[in-house]
Amino acid sequence: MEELSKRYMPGDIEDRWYQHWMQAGYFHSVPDEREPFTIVIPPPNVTGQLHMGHILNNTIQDTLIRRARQEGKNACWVPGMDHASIATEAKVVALLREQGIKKSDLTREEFLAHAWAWKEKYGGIIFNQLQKLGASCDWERTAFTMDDIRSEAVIGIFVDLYKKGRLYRGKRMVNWDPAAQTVLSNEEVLYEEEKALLYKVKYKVVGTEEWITIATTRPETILGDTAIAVHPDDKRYTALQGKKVIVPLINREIPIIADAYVDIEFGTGALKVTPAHDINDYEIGKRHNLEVIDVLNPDGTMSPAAQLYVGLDREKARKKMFEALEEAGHMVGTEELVHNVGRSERTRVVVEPRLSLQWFVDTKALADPALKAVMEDEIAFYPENLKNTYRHWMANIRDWCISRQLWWGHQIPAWYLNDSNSDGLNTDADEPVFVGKNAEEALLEAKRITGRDDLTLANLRQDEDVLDTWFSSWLWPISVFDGWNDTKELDYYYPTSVLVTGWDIIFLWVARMIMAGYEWKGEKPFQSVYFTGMVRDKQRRKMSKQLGNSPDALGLIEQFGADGVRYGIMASAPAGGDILFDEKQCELGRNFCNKVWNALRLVKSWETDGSLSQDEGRAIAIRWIKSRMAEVDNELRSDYRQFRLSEGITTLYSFVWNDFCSIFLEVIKPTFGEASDQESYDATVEVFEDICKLLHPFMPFITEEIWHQLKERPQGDDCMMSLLPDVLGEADKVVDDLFAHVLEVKTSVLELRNQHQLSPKENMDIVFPSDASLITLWNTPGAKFVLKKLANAECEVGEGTGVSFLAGKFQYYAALTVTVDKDSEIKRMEEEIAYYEGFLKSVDKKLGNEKFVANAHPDVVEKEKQKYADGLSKIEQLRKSIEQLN
RNA sequence: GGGAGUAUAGCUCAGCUGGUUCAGAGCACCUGCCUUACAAGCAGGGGGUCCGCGGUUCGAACCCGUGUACUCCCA
Repeated sequence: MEELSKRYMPGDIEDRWYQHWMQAGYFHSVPDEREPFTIVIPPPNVTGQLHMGHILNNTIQDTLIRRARQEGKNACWVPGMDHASIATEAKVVALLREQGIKKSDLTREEFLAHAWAWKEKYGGIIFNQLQKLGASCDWERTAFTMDDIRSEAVIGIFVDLYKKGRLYRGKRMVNWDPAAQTVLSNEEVLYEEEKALLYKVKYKVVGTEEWITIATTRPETILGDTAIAVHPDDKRYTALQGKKVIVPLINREIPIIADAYVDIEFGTGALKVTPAHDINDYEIGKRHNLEVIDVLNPDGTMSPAAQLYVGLDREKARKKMFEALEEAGHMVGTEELVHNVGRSERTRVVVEPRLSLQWFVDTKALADPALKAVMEDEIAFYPENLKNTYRHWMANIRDWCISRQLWWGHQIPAWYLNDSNSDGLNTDADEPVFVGKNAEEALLEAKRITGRDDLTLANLRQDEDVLDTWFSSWLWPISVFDGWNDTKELDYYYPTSVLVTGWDIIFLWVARMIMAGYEWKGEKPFQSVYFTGMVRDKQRRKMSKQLGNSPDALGLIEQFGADGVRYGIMASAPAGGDILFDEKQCELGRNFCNKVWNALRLVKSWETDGSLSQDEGRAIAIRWIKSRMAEVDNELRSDYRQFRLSEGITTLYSFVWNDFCSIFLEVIKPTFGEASDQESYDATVEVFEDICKLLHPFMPFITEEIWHQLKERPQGDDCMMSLLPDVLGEADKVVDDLFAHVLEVKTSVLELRNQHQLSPKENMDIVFPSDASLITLWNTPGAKFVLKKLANAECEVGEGTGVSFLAGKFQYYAALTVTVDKDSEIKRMEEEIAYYEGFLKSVDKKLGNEKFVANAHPDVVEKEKQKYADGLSKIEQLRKSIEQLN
C-alpha cells in the first residue's frame, strides 16, 4: 500500500481526476430516455478572467449539475461565452493603439480581422480556469454568441421582429458614451454621487432692466439653451412668464416658459432648458415646441452649433464658459453640490444624454407573458423577493435600444439606398429601410417597396451599427441548442432546469430571456432562477479591478485547492444575499479537506482480521452513524429542493467532522496494536463511500480520490457517476437518544478531567442513579463500550458518592480522589437550583393557564409536562447532592 | 420621489410552520494538550437588552404597527 501524505495535496489529484472525467466522456450529454437536467451557463465575457463572481456562480452550477447526475438524470451543462461588443472593441482598440494603429485608419473588415485574431488568442481563457475549478460542463457544446449558429439566430430574429412590427428606428434621447462613441443601455450607466460646482448665471430679460438667474452644473450647455423654465406657481417669476431673455455671450433670444416640472426649491427656481442635452429638458422642449440645438459632437467636443469653443472638449469648454461669463458680468456665484453623475461602465467617462437615431425593440407585447410567468410562479425565483423588482421593471418596461455604434458584433441586417446620401448617425428616421437575412433578401425587399426593378446590390448600403450584445444573449437558452434550425435537442433539453446568475442582470438578461422564450418557443426558458448575491470584500465593497480588492482566483485555487475554494465560497453564500468574501473561508475549506483526508489515512491504516467478530460497541456505533447519515441525507434533499446550498455544505461539514470523525471513527477504530474485525471495517468503508457521494457535488476532487483510495474499483466505478439511492437508510430514534445521552456524559467526564487536571489515560469510574430508563439505556449492548472508548470512563448504577455532575436530567457521580472546594460546589449547585426553580415557575404558569392547555397542540402540552417533571427531578437531585456534601 | 431588504455573541451568519432547557453555529478569544489519522489537530470554557417602543397571542427572536440605523434597486 502506498504511503499517503500527512496533509492533503490537491495539486496533482485535481488535474488527474479532471483528465480522467474528460476522457471518460462523463461531461457529455446526448438526449436519451432519462429525465434531463439542463443548465446553460451565463456566458462569461470573451475578455473575461476568472473572478470571485464566476467562482461563486459556477460552483453553484457545478454542484447542482453533479448532484443531478448522481440522481440519475441526464445532466447537461452548456458552456459558452459572449462577444461583449464594447469591452472587446475597447480592448482591441487599445491593443492596436499600442502598435501604433488607429481604428479610424482601418476599414471595418481590417478591424474585424484584428478583433478575431485577438479573440482566437485571448478569448476563452476563462474556460481553462473553470476547468481548474472542476466545472463539469459539456465542453463539446461550447457556444459563442458570434459563431455561425448563434449569429444566424440573432439575424433571424431581428428579421422576424421587424416583420412582426416590433422593431422601429427612431430618434430618441439615449445615453451616449463620448469615449467609445456609442449608445449605452441604462444598465451600462453607473450613477454615483460626485462633487460638482453649481454655477449661478444671470440672463438679461429683454426690454427690461431685470435679470433672471438660473443654476446649472453645465454652463457650456448654455450655448444650446432654447428656453428658461419656471414653475407656474412660483410667485417670484409670475410677472416674467412669456417674456424673453438673452442667452449670454451669443445673444440668442429665448422665451421664459412655465412648466410644472421645475423644482421651486432647487437652485434659484429658474431652469435653463437645453433640449438636446438633458432628458427632462427634452421632454419640456417637446411640450413647448422648443428648438433643439445640439452643441456637442459625438466625441464630446463642442459642435459648430455651439458657435463658441467649437472643437474644444466639454470639460475644457466649461472652464472657458465660466471665465467668459464672469468677464461679461453674468456670473452671480458658484456653490458646491453633490449630485448623481452617470458614468460609462466600460470607459468611466461621464455619459452624455444625446438625441440620436437608433433601433428599438417595442417590448410592450413581449413583456406580458414574461411578467405573468413569474408572477404566477410558472418560473420560480430564489430568493422570492426579487419577484417584486421584476414586476416593477416589467410593468414599466421601456423600449429597448439595440443598436450600438461599434464594429465588433452582429451588423444590423438593415439596408438603405445609397443615394439617400446619409451617414449613419445623422440619417433621417423616415428614410426607407429594407430588412433581410442578407443583402440579397434586402434587395428583393427594396425592389418590392420602391417598385424599382433596376436596383442592384450596389445601390444598397448596410446599416453600419451592430446589435447590443444582450440581443444575442437573450436567445441563449434556445440558441445553444440550435433551436431555430433543428428542434430535436431543444425539445429534449428545453425548458432548462435552472438558471444561476447574479441579481444585477435580472433586467439585462433574465427578463429578456424570459421574453424571448415565450416569443419564439412559446414556453419559459427555465424552471427556476437562482439569484446569487454580489461578492464583496470584508468591508462590504464590491470587488473591482479599480479597487484591487479582488483576490486572484487562480492563486486561491493553487493555495487552498479547488475543493477548498469551492467550500469557502459556498459556505458563505446564501441565495441572493451578498457575500462578504474572506480568504479565511477557503482556509476552512482546505482544513476540511485535510480532515477528510486524514480520516481516510486512519481507515487505510487498519489491518483486518477475518477471525475477529464484531463487538457490541462497534455494532451500535454503526447503527448510530447510519441513522445520522439518514437524517443528514434527508436534510440535504430538502436543502437541494430549496437551493439552500450553503446550508447543505454546512450540514455535511458538521456531520463529517463531528459525527463521523470525532465520534464514530473514535469508537470504531481498533485498539492500538490490534486489527479490526472485517464487519466493522466494511461498514466503515461503506459509510465513507456514502459520505463521498453526498459530498461530491460540493468537493468533487477529493471525494473522487478518496473513493478510489477506499478500495480497488473496476473501470468506470467513479464517485462522480455513483448513483444516489432514493433514500439513504432510516433514522433510528432509539439509538439517537442513546448516543445523545452518552455524549452528554462523555462531555461531563472530560470537563471534570479538565477541571481537576486529571490524565485522560486514567479510567474514571462513575455511577448513575437507579432510574428505569437509565438502566435500560446503559444495559443496551454496546452503550458502556462507547463511553469507555470516547471518555475512558466506566459506569455502573449506584448510590452517589464523589463529585456530582448533571447529564440531562440525571445526577451522576464520579469517584474522584480529589479534594473539592465544598463551598463553591454548594454555591454552584444552589445557583442551578435557583435557575431551575425559575424555570419551573414559568412552566407551571403555562400549564396552569387554561387557555394554553386548551389551545396548544396536545404534544406541546405534553412536552411542557415533561419539562416540568424533568425540572423537578433535577432540583431534587441537586438538593440531594448538597445534602451529601454537608 | 417610488420600492425592496437587513438589524441576533467581538466578526460572519443560521434559527424553516410562533411552542423542547431557545437564545444557536463557525470564526475570533481564553485554558489545557505535539493523546499512535489530522497543530491545517484534540479537549474544555467565557461571551447576548435577539436594534428601540407599542400591539396581537395562553405563548414572540419569529406575526402586526411605529421609530431609528444601514444596504440596495428604480426614477
